[in-house]
Amino acid sequence: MVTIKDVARVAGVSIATVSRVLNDNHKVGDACRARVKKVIKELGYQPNANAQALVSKTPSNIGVVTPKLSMTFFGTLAAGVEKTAREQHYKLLMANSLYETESELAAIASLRANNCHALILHSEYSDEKTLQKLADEMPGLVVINRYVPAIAHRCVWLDNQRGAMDATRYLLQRGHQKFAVITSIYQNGDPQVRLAGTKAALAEQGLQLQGVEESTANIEGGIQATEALLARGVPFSALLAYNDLMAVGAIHALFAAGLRVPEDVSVIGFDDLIVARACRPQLTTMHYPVEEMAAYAAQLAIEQSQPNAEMHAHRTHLFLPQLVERDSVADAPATTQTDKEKRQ
Amino acid sequence: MVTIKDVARVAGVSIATVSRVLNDNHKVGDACRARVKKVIKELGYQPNANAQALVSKTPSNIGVVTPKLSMTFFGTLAAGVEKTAREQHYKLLMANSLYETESELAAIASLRANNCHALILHSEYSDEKTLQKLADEMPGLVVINRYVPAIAHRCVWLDNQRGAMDATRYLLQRGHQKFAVITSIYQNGDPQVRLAGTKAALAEQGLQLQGVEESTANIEGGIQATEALLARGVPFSALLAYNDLMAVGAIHALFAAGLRVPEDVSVIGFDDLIVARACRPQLTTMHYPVEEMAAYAAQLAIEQSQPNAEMHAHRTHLFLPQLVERDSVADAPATTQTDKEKRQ
DNA sequence: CTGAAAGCGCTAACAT
DNA sequence: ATGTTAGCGCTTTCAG
Repeated sequence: MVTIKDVARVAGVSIATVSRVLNDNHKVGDACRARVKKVIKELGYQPNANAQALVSKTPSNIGVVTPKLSMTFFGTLAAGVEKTAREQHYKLLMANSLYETESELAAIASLRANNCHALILHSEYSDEKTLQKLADEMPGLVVINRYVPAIAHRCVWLDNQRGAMDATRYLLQRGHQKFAVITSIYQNGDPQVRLAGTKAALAEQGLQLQGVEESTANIEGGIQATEALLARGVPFSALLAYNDLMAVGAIHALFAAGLRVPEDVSVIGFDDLIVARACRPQLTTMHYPVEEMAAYAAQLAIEQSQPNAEMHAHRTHLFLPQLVERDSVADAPATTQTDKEKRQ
Repeated sequence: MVTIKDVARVAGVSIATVSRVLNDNHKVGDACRARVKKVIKELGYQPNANAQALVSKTPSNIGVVTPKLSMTFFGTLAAGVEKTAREQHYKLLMANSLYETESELAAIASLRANNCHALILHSEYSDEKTLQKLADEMPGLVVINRYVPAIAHRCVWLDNQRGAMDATRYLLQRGHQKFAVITSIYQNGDPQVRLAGTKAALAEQGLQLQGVEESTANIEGGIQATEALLARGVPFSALLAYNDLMAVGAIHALFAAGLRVPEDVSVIGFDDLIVARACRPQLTTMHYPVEEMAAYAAQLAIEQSQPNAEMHAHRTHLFLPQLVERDSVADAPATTQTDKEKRQ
């Protein structure tokens, strides 16, 4: 390994000078600087980041802790953080938490030990108290995709309630009257909020949900939940899914049952992952700007991790989902009731 | 920040003793160890990884460089590396190369400076010479998803030729005679190899491809390429796509043109990403064991990065894709020709 | 403008 | 079994 000493020796200067051309960039003679730069290049010298971090106390590492990197949503989240990391010349460290509080904490500890003063955390299961404690210890911690009131100014999150309301209102506008929801079996956090949003939007029109089914938040879960809805004979022309994966499952189940999407039932998703464009019909869904949010969160984390960072305790960072119209929603079909009325 | 000195002071021992209980775990008295551990816990002491890495020269960092983390394939790749990183108590550093040779190199340099002696690289555009040079400098570098003969023992790759042949033979077995291919416009690396595999399998039966269209390797590209095939009037009952994304696009385009999948044309993909299960019909495809391969590559990189690592220059690391039968392939429909023959 | 020297937090001989 | 000490590679005063 070629060190600063080697460069200094070859260039015939002291290590301090080398260090100066590496950093300061002023207070070094031109001739000297040129020579040093040349040697650096010749030797292929790379400053040792550990040594730098050790002494200069201002390490430029940013960490991400997400449940599972192989899921598109989290990969995209990581990509967003990576974007600002690259722009700011930060190094990106990663760890999966595997959906467990314990490994989540372990991952955070590990990243902290590695000088990640800035850290983006996607936590689903740690309780608010733990999070708050963590945040107190670590000014550069920001929580993404979750709102924790006690540390509101360090939360970058999405207005799920609003998103669900928008989706529901859109369906309402298209003439739908009979709604069903398939949601995550894990009813805390956004599944709950989204469900509430749908109910609220329905209530505005004096309507109620015809049925709700819970299952795992993936394609299989979407299939199961939809089959359950059908088996129970719940009448619905509009189906709101907790996320795109479940929506895709719903479409599969619906077609399997001889129902057409969107002619017989309209389906709407949430997230706008690639699967939304893969299924047929392509899914109308609420776009979740994850990558953008993650990039923003990284920015915030970096700022907050600076020793002189300002505290804006009185504000939070809320993003809005947006409807993406594709092909899984149509106007409500004439309902059974309407048919009867017509016949009369 | 609480350092080893603080712990030593509070525990009333020397820093060496603290260091010992942290590492060795032998040659420390029980009472003493217990006390130190207690203090460590009380103070919430975390060893500074930079200082450790600086002195002990055996840093446990592993890096990943991929083009774009937000794509499922790369996210899954990263997840595989993360898995062995976690098992081996390595830290995972990441960088996107954004499909550019320059930023790819920059990313690698950055990770190296950060003590990543083990490094997994997914490189599509860097030439073999560059890669070889890099590999020479860095024993812990392993290339994934690409075969570079000069550094064969550091390549973890997939038998794309075989995969394409298997897919083609499967279609042949199902009675198909007229084949078309949609592939990536970027014809080097696996697209080329897969195309060659298909041609080879066809040649075994004295058959030839009816047509090939190139486009971008995503859903839109799949649509475009398929439309082009249709527009040119290429006759085919079996369509092989470079990857799942293109296959999904093909399915969309086919249905849009009034053709049914798999009744009128069978479609087969490659990769087995989540989109394969999202589309309707679900895609029959060649499973690419990325996560497994990435975990293996990480293992290999760690081994090779050890100073005393054995060199197995005479061997490489080849994985096999496997056919996953779902619903996008059916037996060949009676061909026009057969119809005529029947009529005669 | 440049060099000497003091650490950053930790590990690993070398002492005791 | 435990303490002392010399660095790891680098940045940063402090002198000159």
